[in-house]
Amino acid sequence: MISINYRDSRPVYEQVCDGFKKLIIAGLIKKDEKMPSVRELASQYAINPNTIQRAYRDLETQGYIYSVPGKGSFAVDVKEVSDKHVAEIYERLDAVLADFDVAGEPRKNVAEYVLNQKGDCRDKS
Amino acid sequence: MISINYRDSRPVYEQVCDGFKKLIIAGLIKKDEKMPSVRELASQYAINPNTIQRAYRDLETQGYIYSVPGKGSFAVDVKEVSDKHVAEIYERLDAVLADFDVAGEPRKNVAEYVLNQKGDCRDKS
Amino acid sequence: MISINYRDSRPVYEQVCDGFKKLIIAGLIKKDEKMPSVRELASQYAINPNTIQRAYRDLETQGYIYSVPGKGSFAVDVKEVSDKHVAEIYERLDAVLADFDVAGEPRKNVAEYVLNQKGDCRDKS
Amino acid sequence: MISINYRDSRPVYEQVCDGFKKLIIAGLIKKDEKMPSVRELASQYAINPNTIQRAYRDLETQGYIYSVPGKGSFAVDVKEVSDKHVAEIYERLDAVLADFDVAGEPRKNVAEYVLNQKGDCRDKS
DNA sequence: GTGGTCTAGACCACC
DNA sequence: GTGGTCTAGACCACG
Repeated sequence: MISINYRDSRPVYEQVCDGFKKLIIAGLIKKDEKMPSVRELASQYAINPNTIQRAYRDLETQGYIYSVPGKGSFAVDVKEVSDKHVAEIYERLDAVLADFDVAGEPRKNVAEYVLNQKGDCRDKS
Repeated sequence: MISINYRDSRPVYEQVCDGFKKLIIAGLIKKDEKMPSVRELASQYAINPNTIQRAYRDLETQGYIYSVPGKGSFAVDVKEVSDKHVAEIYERLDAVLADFDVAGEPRKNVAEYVLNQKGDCRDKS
Repeated sequence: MISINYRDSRPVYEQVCDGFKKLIIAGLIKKDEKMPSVRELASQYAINPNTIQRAYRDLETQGYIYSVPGKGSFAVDVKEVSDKHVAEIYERLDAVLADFDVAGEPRKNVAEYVLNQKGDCRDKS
Repeated sequence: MISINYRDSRPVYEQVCDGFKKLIIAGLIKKDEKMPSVRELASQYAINPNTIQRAYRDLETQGYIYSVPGKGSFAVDVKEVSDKHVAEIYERLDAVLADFDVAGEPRKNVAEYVLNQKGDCRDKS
């Protein structure tokens, strides 16, 4: 369901974390649906359970899931985090736009690109 | 001329490197203009000379400067790197757009934001 | 009668235990009144009977209820536990006050807050 | 400088975290002052470096310190976090007050206690 | 079986 | 030397 790339410079726990963020925001994991258990995920992806747990802990800290010791981890309602999530992406957009400005790329070109570029919906990693 | 933020999670050498990239792309450092010497820069910003050296090495590898042994480092013609640089920013934009798609944010909103947002606040840290 | 929050980090048995403590201290469960049976409570709140049992055991250990084998559990006289219970809360208050001191918050402000804050919002979860 | 109690039910990393929070809030660790290194603290208290790092990571997440890889961890300006910290203590006070209300303890008594109780300024743990 | 904590020891990038 | 990541394996409380 999520993809891990060991050659990526980003730490594994962060890739796991972001992967589930997207699944939750996209509604592919529904409210109160049980997440895979730490051990299950660890064996499935051949990742150490501690690394998975780190990802889950971060997801909980950031409000995407809640964990019940002894029962499992569960997704929160997408509505609770959607706004914050989109705001985070806009912040990343800000950084990109600042660099376009420095490079002298006209906003008009960028806006056009935004409207016409089609996402493949598939990571090429 | 460039700004270093020690609290930033990005390594110092990367901040130095990116800082000069922008100066060169923006045309603030002209073609064949001499870059500050490693020692000069190191003492000015109180940064380890090794760190500056690493930044210069990366700048050379990526084609933004060229070194003449015994004379110093010099900026290349902005035209030589501009296209590649802008292309890199578009790649980062692609990643951001992909996340907007997942989050269900309409491209129309994003494009409007691109046209209206004003990025005057360079580095508010 | 009591509220269980699965998202709470506190274990369920502790929430059950505390819930009944408050009911007994508040006088809502009277002296020698029969407590709900373990099975009854378990099915009503969809909680594992073992968990209820654990809560009842703790309540008995701490002197809030007494069990009569074959008949059930019963609340003790509120007077028997009230003082000890209030003393426990004062101990928790001590810890909070110590932290206020460290933070430099004047006792005067805290005392005012105590008098004016209204705690009508029981469990806003 | 801080005290760790292994018999405490609270995890070690949390005790370390809270200990430094208080030192920073109390002004005993000044702005931009270097924190003990992870390894240093670990050997001093005979705690695994990973556990210390967990505490430092939490301190950074909560905004009490900032870490510079390769250089060390440093305290932020106490002014930046003081308000948030006091607000957290007031929240804990709320919980205590709610329990006092349930127990029927008059707010007047509690307020008097707040004004007259003297903290020993010394943990008895 | 579940999440959570902790230890031990390794490796990496950065300075 | 520093912080940071990851693995391996153990133990605990909870359900």
